[in-house]
Formats: sequence, C-alpha cells, structure tokens
Amino acid sequence: MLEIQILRDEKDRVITGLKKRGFTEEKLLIIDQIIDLDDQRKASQTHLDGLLNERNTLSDEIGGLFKSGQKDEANQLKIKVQAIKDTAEATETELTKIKSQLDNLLVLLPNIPHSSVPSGRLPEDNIVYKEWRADLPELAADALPHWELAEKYNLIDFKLGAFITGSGFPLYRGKGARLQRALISYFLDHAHRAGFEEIQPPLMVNSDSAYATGQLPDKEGQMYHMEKDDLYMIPTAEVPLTNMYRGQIIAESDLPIKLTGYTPCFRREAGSYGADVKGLNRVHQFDKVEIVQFEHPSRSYETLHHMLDHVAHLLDSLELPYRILHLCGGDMGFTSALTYDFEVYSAGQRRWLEVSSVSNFETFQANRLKTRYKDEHGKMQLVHTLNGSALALARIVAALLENNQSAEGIRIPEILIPYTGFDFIGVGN
RNA sequence: GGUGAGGUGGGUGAGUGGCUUAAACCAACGGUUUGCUAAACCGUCGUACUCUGAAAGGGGUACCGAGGGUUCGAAUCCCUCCCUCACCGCCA
Repeated sequence: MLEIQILRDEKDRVITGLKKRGFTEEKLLIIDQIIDLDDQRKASQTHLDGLLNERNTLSDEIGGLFKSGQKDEANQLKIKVQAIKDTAEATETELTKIKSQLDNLLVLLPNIPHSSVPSGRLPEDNIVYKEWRADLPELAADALPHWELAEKYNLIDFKLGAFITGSGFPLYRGKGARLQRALISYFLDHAHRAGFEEIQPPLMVNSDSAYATGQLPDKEGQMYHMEKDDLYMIPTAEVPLTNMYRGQIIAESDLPIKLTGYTPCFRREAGSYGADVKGLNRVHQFDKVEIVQFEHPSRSYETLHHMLDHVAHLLDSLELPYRILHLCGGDMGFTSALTYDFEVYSAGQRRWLEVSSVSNFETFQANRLKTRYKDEHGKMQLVHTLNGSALALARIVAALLENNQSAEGIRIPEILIPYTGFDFIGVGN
C-alpha cells in the first residue's frame, strides 16, 4: 500500500510511474480523490477529537460534583454530555465511512515503478537485462519434452497425481523425488552460505497475513482457502516469511534481515489452458526455495543486485542457459517497484520458462506490514522489503530433464551429484 | 474436543468504576561522581492519528489480547471471539 504522503509530496513521480503501468488520465483521477478523502478524514478526526475532549473534561467535572455532593449540578451536566455523545457518535460513523472509502481507493494503487523500469504493458516490452552468451543447446530431432521424459524414466506420475488429487498435482517418485530433494538441499545450502537464516514456516496463513503481503484482496482467487478455519494455503513462502516481522520495530543495526525457506507453494491459477500448462510448466503445487530480505532503504537496490547474483550463480552452477528480464511497468507485480525475472531455456520445448522473480518492494509492503526501524534521529521509518525465488523447482526440473537428455538417459549436473547420490538417470533407473 | 486459570509497556508485575497522567522494580539510553570496572545518585524512557509551530517543542484523541456493549466516566462491569498455560481425551 502506498503512503498517502507520497501522493501529496511526489505527485509528479507518482503520475509518471503509474503511466508506466498503463494508467490512463481518467484512472489517474484517483490520486486527487484520495487526497481529497484524506483531507476529509483529517477534518473529521479533528472534529471528533474535540468532542471527545469536551466529554472527558465534563466527565471529570461530574465526578468532582458527585464527590462534593452537588447531585443536581452533576445531573445537569449529564444531559449536556449526552448531547455531545450523540454528535460524537455521528462523527465517528462518518469518520469510519471516510476511512473505509479511503482504504478502498488506496488498495487500488499499485507500487510506483523505479525510474529505470521500462514502460509498456506486454511481456514483449520487457527488456533483456542479461543473456546467455553461448549458443542455446540444440537437441536431436527426436528429443522429448519433460513430461514424456518423466514418464519414460518413471520420475513423475502426472496421472497418478491427478487420480489422487486433481490435475496440476504431480507425484514425484524414485529418482524424480530424490532429484527434487537434492535441489531443495542444494538451494538451501547455497542460501545458508550467503547468510540467510533458514526457516520452516507454516504452510497455511490467516487473512491478516495474506493482507499484509498483498495477496488479499488483490489475488484472492489464486489462493486455496480453507473455509472452515478461514486459512489460506500459501502461494509462496514470501507470505509467512515476510509476516514474521509484521508490526515489528527492527533495530537499525539489525538490518538487513535475511531469511530463506523451502516450502511447497499452492496456486489455483484459474484461467490458464493449453500448451502453457502442460507437464510442470504450470502446476497447482510446486516446491520453491524463497529468499526474503528486510533492508535499509539506502541499500535496497544494492541488495537487489546481490540477490540477482545469488540466483544467477545457482543457474550457472546447474549449467542451465538463462536470461534475465527487466520487467516493464505493465508486466510487474502489483506490489513491486522493480522486478527482474529469470527465465531458463528448456530445449525440449524450445521455450523460456520463468524460474525466478526477484523484486524490490521498497516501502510498499512494509507500509501494510508496519515493519519499521528507528533511524539515527529516533524517527520511525518503513523498511524496504525484497524477495526472490532461489529457485522454483518444478520448471528447473523440467529444464534439467530436457536439456540434459540423450538417447541413453539424463545426465545430472556435477554440482548436484553429492546431493542426489547418482549421476545419471536411465531406463529402469 | 472437555475442564480450569490467565492475557497490562522491551521484561517482571500492581491496579475490582473517577484520587491512574497505568504504580514499582528490572533492562536500555543520557548525565553526575570516580583511577578503570562496578556501585550510587539524577534524568530520559511507548505507538498511531491529529492540531499548532520555521524549528525545537507544545496541545488533543485513541490504544491494557481483538471486537462489540453498559455508564456522565471502563485496564476495571457484561457479551462474543482469539491466543497462552495446566490437566483430561484423541493423536504422528
């Protein structure tokens, strides 16, 4: 959620930023509506505070009168207070209404893109920030997509997953399951070496948490909801990890706070069909290692680039061709100020698959989280939050299987062998 | 799931309707004293919103798990919910 003060103080930057996200002149009117409502809120608040002040003063007097036995005078005052209370009640109702209108508008505003963010609305408008230098791998004509490889070598059983649960819930088995476990361990170890504290969070969260990180109300339909207990299955570890510091005041010297966690992620992903969703390309449940940071505003962009290096190192070491995209305003997530996507080239399908998204949210998330620190002048400041996937497993597995296939089987990258305990997947395993 | 006891500031903990502006102690921070450490003493010590002021600051309002209610007035009384602890039941 944006701070209203930013709308007032840096209106030009807000307008330029929102235009990058494709806001029309008409949609930009919301800014003035918000400022206007905020003015009303202040006036109403001041009015109410004045009334309550009067009530408190008179109540004190009544107490004094009763004590000195002046009952009649006290009862006189009671009548007066009653009138003030009625006005106060009406004012409070009005104030509540204004606040909720204000809130309803404010949640419609996405984060202001960083000045470097390219404008544009479509994926084609994203700018390639860094690209695989060598030639992309060319496979034999009879090379297979990963879903066929997974079946051939008995690594993933999509049908059985669908039978047990539904489509989009793959069942990994044998070396397929062990490869998953190896990747998770490798990613966590790498994060650990980079100074991230490892967390095993709850996989369900309450609605307060989902609101705080912005999944609600924006993406309600994308989360699985347990109605009876009003809990949501997490779509990413970002939600529980970031909420660890909801409402917290962090000592400035404790920044940055670096967290990592492996969790399954659950996404309903309504409205996607066709080749895009085949195999592991898009599933309802997948595994991911997430990295999250709470950072001092002065260092958040430096940190963002460290996180890029972190993810790039993982992909390099897995010998996977990848490119980094600098997302355009329209393709960025609602809460992000700057996002880089990592895409891995999956040779069997001859397509790029998104495997990581690394973002700086600046204060947008922290504002709703109310995660702050005290600066050197003792003033409260919102922290910057950042996060990234390091990495999302399902599509990495897809790319590994496809890119490393030969007629005999699938080669395991060197770096993973200590984790898998095998270096090759062949027929009959 | 059942029964019981609880939830007060960074921590411990007092507070059963107005004398609370939430005591006291501890921790933290600043200072004085001292040869250093320590101790003693003095001071500071919440958050949000808002008004005022150039600023330093000052005023007001709200907040004692959350939300409602009673009352002129609620940390205190009532209702609902959440959480914690103990025991019982069930259970990996």
